[in-house]
Amino acid sequence: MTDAKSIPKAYDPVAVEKKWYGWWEEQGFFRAKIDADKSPYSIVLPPPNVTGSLHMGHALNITLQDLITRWRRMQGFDVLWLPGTDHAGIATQNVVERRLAEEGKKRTDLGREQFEKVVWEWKEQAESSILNQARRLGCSCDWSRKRFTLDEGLSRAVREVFVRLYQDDLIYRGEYLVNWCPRCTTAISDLEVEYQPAQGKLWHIRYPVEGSDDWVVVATTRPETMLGDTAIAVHPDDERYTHLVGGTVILPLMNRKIPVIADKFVDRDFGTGVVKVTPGHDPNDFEAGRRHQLPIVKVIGEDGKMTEEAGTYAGMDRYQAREKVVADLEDQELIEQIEEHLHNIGQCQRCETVIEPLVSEQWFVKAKPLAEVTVEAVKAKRTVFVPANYERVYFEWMNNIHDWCISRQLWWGHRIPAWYCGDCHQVTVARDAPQNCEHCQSESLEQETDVLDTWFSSALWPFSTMGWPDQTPDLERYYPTSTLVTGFDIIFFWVARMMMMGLRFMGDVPFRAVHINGLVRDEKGQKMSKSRGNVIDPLQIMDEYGTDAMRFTLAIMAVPGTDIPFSISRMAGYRAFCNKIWNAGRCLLLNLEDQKPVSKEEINKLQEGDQLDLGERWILSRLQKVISETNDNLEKFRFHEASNELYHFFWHEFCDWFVELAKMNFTGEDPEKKSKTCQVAIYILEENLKLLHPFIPFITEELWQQLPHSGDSLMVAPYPVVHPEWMDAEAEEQMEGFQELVTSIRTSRSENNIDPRSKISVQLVCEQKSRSFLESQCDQIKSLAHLSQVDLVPHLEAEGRRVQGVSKLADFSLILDEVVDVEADRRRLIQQIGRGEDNVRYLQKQLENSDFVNKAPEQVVAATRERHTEAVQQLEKLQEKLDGLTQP
RNA sequence: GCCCGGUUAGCUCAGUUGGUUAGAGCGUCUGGCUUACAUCCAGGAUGUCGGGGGUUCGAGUCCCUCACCGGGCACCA
Repeated sequence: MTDAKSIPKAYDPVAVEKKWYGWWEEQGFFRAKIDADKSPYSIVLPPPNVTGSLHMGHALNITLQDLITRWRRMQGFDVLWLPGTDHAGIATQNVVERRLAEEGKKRTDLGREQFEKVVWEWKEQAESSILNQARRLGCSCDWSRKRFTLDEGLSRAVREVFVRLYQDDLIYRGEYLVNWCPRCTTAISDLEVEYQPAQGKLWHIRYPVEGSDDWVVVATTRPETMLGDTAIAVHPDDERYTHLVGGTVILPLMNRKIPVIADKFVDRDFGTGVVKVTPGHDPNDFEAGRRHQLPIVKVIGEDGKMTEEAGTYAGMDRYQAREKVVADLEDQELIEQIEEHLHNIGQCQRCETVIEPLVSEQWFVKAKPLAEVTVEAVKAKRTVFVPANYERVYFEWMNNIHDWCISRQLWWGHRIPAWYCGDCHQVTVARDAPQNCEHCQSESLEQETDVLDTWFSSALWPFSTMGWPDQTPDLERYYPTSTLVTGFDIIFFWVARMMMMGLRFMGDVPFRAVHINGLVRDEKGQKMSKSRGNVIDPLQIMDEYGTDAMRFTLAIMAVPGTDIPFSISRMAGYRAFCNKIWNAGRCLLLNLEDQKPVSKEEINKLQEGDQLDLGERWILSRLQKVISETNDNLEKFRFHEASNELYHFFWHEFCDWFVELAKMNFTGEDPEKKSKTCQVAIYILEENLKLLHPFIPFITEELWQQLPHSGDSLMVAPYPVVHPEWMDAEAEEQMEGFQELVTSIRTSRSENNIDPRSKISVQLVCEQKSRSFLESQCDQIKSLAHLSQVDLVPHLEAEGRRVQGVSKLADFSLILDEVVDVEADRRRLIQQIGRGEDNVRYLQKQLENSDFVNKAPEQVVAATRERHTEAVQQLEKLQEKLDGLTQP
């Protein structure tokens, strides 16, 4: 036990936070232990990439998961929070390549094997760095189960899934038009292409019609691709061009004869209504080409340069070729017009290079059959989205899903388990390296050099991490997971694919709930970015303000479905909250004498023995409401409401009223009262610490350890539950009256500029029915309103040196030594009367409305009546007071 | 073009099934170092809840419509 007197006045988060994490971990509190007596609760951490360090997005995501897991653990669930990292294919390869470039090296200089070794080295250090940063957040995940998407077990799962999907005809290989990044030199999926608006040009080019002097004008934004045109197309119903359909035009520059086809994909209103068809470099044209059996001419290569097929342009960069093509066309007077044209350009998500659609041999997952079942599952509420509106987004995407290009021409990732036969050239797909070709038994096999899209392995995360394809106890126990907490930006990349794979291979959804957290923005709501210079580093602010303050800020701002405008000044406010908690603890510890743990039974005894003061009954009652709402809000992922309520309860109810009242007994003469109040105070404090622990684990544990607990951790204390027998409507109502009276007296003092230091006396008058209650509270009023004396009188004396006021419970009169300016009083009374009149008028109008009286629910009408009566009484009292003032 | 958010106090935002005359934090103003806390205490001020229409006894909350600001998807020859 710490000596209370030695507790510092200001809370020092850095000193405190260092202490607990290691201890919790050593004690094994983070570790999931399968316990049949408990219900399982599981979460898998969205594995951070091994590319960089912790950012605010991680901080939010991890904080929310930690909050949930700590809460569930305290509630008595058998909790598994499984951590790990993602190899992040392209992203990591790019990072390492950039580092090599700094040394003037390329990956090809090293060779595949050596390069992979270098990436593994990088991975080891990047992983430990980011996971240590996660630890600083207080992240209570089970490190003994940490996984990596490229580790042995997960790689086995990947191969298993690949083979099974291949056998089930859900994976195929073929030549298709894919998005190609010429810088990363790999194919990427549709999702990895990001579109940026760009100002371009629309060139109108004349294509001579064969066998006539006429020409037809084609509009294009990419003239260089014309070299690969294998047709031009018009809309079948477009009468302007009907005569051309079936005919031939001459492709300028190449002097190739190409047909004119009719196809509904042509938009008659765009450009000239005639479109050049380049099946090799445009997705629409590729489809049209298939429909019309057009040949494919590939004029741009995988390095972004023109191919041999481009004739004299071969070897030029694609943009250089564009200029040359335009210049050549102009020379031949084949450019009819050049328009400015705003359009969207697809860029590589990872390197922002403009992607090039080109035809290439790749591996694909047939997505539709996999997607359909997941839509059913979400419709059946086997998985719910929070907030629910993301379900629509999910359906929309799933219902329009395209096949997923899963092969990447990279070195970092899971190498595709397919082998090509050198003899029969067929493919053998297998879990482990085969000895012979399954088609011709040849031994001349070579493995596919492509790796899988990084999302292929993360799609398996919820079950591959638990040991699948083996039937492990973890899998049995913790799958499906309870909740997934993740960002909206990876709903398609990750959530959707986990749903597909989970249902396919586990026969059940991977998670029961998906909680979508928002984006952490800067204070003004702008996206954080290096170029804006508004990036907040969580590590730095944790140093400065404390992890708890940062966590609390994130939690209280985490409104489901909205982004978080993270505010440093707000966080400073929550640091102050932590300090407040600290000092409340300090206050109680300084007053404790005989420290013993306080049980519920002891409080019960006091309660039953009628030994509790009003404030004590009240705080116990309020606590029940707070417990119930906190649990309820957490259940619904309403972190902001839960934290807001705890903040208010702790500061503005527990500290401002209960502790202030408790001080009277602490400093009073009665040792029994003191010890009783201590017990209640400690009990309430501890309940608060428990309630707050999932949000702010460090400071709560620190205070808990200073209280008598024989070394038990708060982390494993049971989360508070409601004791309905302590709900006390009478105490709450009485307390409300008490608070209003105290506040009114304080307001009067303040408005009359009465020095807060001077102790004055006050007279009170109230109705007979409240008299005994008020009598019992005189000392408390005296203390909280800073008075020297409180007298209950039959009538207030009307003399000059008075400041008068009213509250529901009692009217009061401050007795002053000097004559005060009654104008302040008058002003306030007039203001109050004004409000009172509005109030009465409003209520009266409602009650006079027969529709309201007849149609509104009875209790609403009754409540309105009651309020009306009260309002009228209050108004009369105020009026009386004002009259009293005018006639001295 | 389709879809989803948002528009509430000077700022940033809460406000679950419609029911007291709308709340918080920060900021601001007044006054206080009252021995837990100046990272504090007490008190004050501030809103036509984006515009318009509708449903209802009753709308910040439901419906329609318009405007503006975000975001997503599709198209973009």
